[in-house]
Amino acid sequence: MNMNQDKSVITRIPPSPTGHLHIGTARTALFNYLYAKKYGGTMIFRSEDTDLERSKPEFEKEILEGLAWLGLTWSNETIYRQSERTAIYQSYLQKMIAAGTAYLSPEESKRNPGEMVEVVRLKNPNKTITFTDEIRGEITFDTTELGDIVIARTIDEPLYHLTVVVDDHEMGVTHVLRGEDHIPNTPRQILIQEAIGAERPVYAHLPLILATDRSKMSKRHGAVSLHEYQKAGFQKEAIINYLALLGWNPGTDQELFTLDELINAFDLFGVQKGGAVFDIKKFSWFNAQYLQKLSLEEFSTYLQDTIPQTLTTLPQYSEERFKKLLPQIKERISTKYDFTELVEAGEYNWAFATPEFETSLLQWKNDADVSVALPRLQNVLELLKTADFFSPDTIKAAIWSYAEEVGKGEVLWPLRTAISGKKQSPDPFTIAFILGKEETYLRIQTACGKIIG
RNA sequence: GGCCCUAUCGUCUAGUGGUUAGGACGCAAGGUUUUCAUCCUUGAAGCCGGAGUUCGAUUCUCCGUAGGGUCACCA
Repeated sequence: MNMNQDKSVITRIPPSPTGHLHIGTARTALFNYLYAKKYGGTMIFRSEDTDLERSKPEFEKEILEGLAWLGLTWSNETIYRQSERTAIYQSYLQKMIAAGTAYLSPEESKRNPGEMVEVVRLKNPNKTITFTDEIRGEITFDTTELGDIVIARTIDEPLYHLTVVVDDHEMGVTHVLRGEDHIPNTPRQILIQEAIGAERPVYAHLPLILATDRSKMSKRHGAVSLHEYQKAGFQKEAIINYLALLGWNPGTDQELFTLDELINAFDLFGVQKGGAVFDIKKFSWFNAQYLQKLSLEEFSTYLQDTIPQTLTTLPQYSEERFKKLLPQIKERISTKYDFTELVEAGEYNWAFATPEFETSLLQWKNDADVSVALPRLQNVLELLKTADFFSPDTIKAAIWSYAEEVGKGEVLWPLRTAISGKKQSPDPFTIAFILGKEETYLRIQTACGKIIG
């Protein structure tokens, strides 16, 4: 007989392939993964597809791919499918019936009204069940009110509670970490465990991920599937980091974690009891942090499939200019969605089209009249003649001392507005660099012409 | 409604029988080479309520209250 302490940790992630990979399922998988990894164990992936009508192979594939994308799978793991294990459940059912812990009950089918079927019911011993939840402590239920629960629709159509208990037992699952919505299921499953003589695993019920109205996060609250966040441009590192901190804390002030750091820091006693509201703003902040770590090349790849037509169809659009613009975009966005929004708002039009603006925009706030901007712009033009447009800094070097002499706002404001046509934009050196010498020249000259009228 | 779970800033959270109740996101103000962004600094913002235990409760106990979960031949 194996004693408890000799067994290595086995956790499991048992999604039902009846929909997309829910963000909550992803977090449950993460916690199971972290716990198993931390204690040198394994996590089992088990597709709970006993409901043949609702289960779809596409969903199973999507869920598996999603978890793999996050890096939460073992490359050589076995994938269990409950639909392929009916013989096992059937033998347990038969043993239970023989032992009298379950019985066949002829009833009218609830699923197909009018049809008579023999459902299998658990013989409820009507007792009090107390189990220890690693996060919440002892929880007690009186199972009397449960009645003789149906554990199989027919002898070869097992139901959830039975399959879970049989599989956890057969697969040697030692730790069940799942959402707290499963707390009421636990006494039923313990009853079945006792009926088949299975050992009780360690239970830990995780706090739920809540929507802003504090109810369980679901489709009606908007995006709930991992795929949607992936599409919006959330990095897997950010997703893992944010999800880990939703309902768990390391006991330190550290907020940024890699997967390996999480494995190291994670433990059940840091897990929260109460549900945690999913805050897209903080999630976005995490994503921005990871976006900053990207190299320009990586960031370029990140944006590749997101560049809208509104940008590429602009008259001066070129990949070269877009590349130069990349650092500006990188420091401003936290998701791909932000980028699209910025572009749609015309935020970067100046880079790819001749700006249109009122002449008065060129007037610095301390100046009485726009006309004083003219000599300054002309001087800048002169200084730029010999300037090197190699980088924003080389452009800055050509103008800086003049700007300091005359007044920074007095020179830089008209320059910046002349070449951007915007009240707000990156600094003029960066803009000039992006536009290139020729275009910068053209725009300043155009601005001078505007002032002259 | 029955059963079960939970309760610190708006949100995620740290924390203790005696603390200026700490951090992060967000928000506000100021600063950082003109505006925007970034960055930095500062600020506003919290112990659900009532009893009890105690010299002293945010912390321990009980009772409320509030919120949530769950009550299938779904998982």
